[in-house]
Amino acid sequence: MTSERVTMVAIAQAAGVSVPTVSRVLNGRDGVSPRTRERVEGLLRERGYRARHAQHSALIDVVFPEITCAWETEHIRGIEAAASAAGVGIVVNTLWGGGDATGQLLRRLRGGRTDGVILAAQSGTDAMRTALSSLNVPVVALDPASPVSAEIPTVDAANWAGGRSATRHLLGLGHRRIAMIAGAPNLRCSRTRLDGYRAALDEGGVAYRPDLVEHGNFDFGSALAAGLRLLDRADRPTAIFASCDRMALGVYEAARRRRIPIPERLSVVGFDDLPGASWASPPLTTVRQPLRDMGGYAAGALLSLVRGEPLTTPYVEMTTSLVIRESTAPPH
Amino acid sequence: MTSERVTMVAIAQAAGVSVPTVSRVLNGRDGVSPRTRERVEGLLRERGYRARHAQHSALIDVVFPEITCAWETEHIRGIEAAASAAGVGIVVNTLWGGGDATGQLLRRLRGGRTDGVILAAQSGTDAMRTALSSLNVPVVALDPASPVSAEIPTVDAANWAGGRSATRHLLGLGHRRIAMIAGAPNLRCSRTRLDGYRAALDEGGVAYRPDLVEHGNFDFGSALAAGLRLLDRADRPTAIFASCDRMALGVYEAARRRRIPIPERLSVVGFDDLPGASWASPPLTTVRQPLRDMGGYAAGALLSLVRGEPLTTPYVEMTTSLVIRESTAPPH
DNA sequence: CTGAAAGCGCTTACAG
DNA sequence: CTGAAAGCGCTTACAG
Repeated sequence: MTSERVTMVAIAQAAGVSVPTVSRVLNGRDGVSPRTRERVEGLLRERGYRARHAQHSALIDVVFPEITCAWETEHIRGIEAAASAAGVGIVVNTLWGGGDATGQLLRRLRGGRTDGVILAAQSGTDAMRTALSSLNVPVVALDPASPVSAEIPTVDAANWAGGRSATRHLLGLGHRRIAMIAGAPNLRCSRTRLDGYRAALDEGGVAYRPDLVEHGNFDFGSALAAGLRLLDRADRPTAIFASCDRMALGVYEAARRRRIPIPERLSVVGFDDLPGASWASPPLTTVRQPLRDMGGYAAGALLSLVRGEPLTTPYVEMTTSLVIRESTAPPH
Repeated sequence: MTSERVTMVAIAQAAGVSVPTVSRVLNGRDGVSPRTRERVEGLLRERGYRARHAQHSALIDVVFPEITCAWETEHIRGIEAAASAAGVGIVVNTLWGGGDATGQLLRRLRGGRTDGVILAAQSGTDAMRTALSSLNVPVVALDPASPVSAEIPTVDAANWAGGRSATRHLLGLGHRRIAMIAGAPNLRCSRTRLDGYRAALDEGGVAYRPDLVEHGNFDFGSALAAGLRLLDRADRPTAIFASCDRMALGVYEAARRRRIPIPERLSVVGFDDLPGASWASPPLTTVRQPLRDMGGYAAGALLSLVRGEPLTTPYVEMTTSLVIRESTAPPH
């Protein structure tokens, strides 16, 4: 490793050809005889040639606040598939990981090493967003925590419709005392799902009762605590709609602790349809967000922005759908 | 977007300075007056300057066969944290995603756009591995499916010890009819965990019974089926050790279907300690693999290889540890 | 703190 | 199919 960097001239000399010929081989252009090409390729390998300058990166950056569960994973899968099909790689960044992710990303952008950025969840700090816009870098927001400036194309899920369909399903089964464990109230998706729940209740002629609404943090522990509070009430709800699958699992555990069988004595509905939803016992009825498709769509939109194509739809809301499994049943 | 690429000369002209000055600003070097720096930075932003050549990539590639569950996610988190702390970004690749990931990766490597590669799980096809070695690219294997050539530094988990400690735990609780649902037999980790199970049985003076060993695919469905077969036996086991957490959840579902309560009538132990293990009902007793640390270690090793430092330990096995939760109890 | 000059690694016409 | 030459975008001494 103390050796000098291998350059094209070194390869050319060793192969007894000119530098342009080596360049042609490297870039897979024709106009090189098979024999020459082979010899040069051999040398390239042997000496471990690595280009000094990258010319066009064919890379996009994805930034998450942090990676906590399958939610991010599903997005990554969708983005990776779409990007990879287009021949571009993805760089994944985490804002709260300790390193100076923002600085690195900006440096990469400045250095022309990446072509665009997908900002997932609440991931764009204001500082970062202004930096991005001043750099003229194509940006797409994926499932933003709060409304994003109109200039940034946004991909979202139909949260309102999802919250409504979950609640309608429970209503249709005959439930009347339906509790909800909502997500953090500062996130847009939490509020929207809660609105969907209220709308369904209204339509069903069931009065909205604020005391049946708990707030969690989209995590297991907060939902376990909220579930316990709900199940310990005298007028215990017969169904609980949790604002994400992980919180639904918290409700499962609360029910197990209170020896309340699901779905016989308690119906539970989640939101997301992460892979774990179907691995729960009983398999979880939940509102499916097409996370992977959302990621794929965001990547596609970003890539066309990178190509300089005008964006037709600046805001896309992708359909959610109820997946009925075994955690819901008519009230006992 | 039809505009010409913005070059440094354009910026220099607009700012009324020389090209070297712009270069200094771009690279954050000193020897530029604050006023000049500011003016140049403003222009850089305004015109959306993006470098034509990247010089040093500060990027590493991680390749997985595919991304299926939290297993990959945990590795990614560990790798991302370590890489990010060192100021380098990570590119995540998926081999079975449809796109030509191998080709892209190789192109990126050739183009000098990435500095090294982490091959996770069974992800290195032979073709890829030879290509990598002929390119002289630093490579580290993470949790390889099969023994890797001695030249590639490898990070692994103590699978044997893990399988043994899971089984010893059950033995210690008084179980004698302990079944195992092993992973796919062609994977090294599957065989090693099974060996650990056998070793513990031997030490405990309990005869190994091949009929109590089922083989799954590390997925939910195969474990559900295997669990059902096991639970439908006349001499039903009192405990089942599943070779990964996802398969343990399959056993949970099998037990639910047969109305066998966990842990009262059946103890279950998993392997991995993915986040979902503690979100199961009851929370799952499992063998913890330090997935994140393994990823971090692999990234660190790769980075020092990239720096040209000699590698001290070519093979590292990281400790596994039993995490006792609520899915295990003495047999009834 | 700044720029003219030389240089680097590579690519692009062009000529043969 | 190949190379001499010009050129590109950038960086690196060096001089002031």
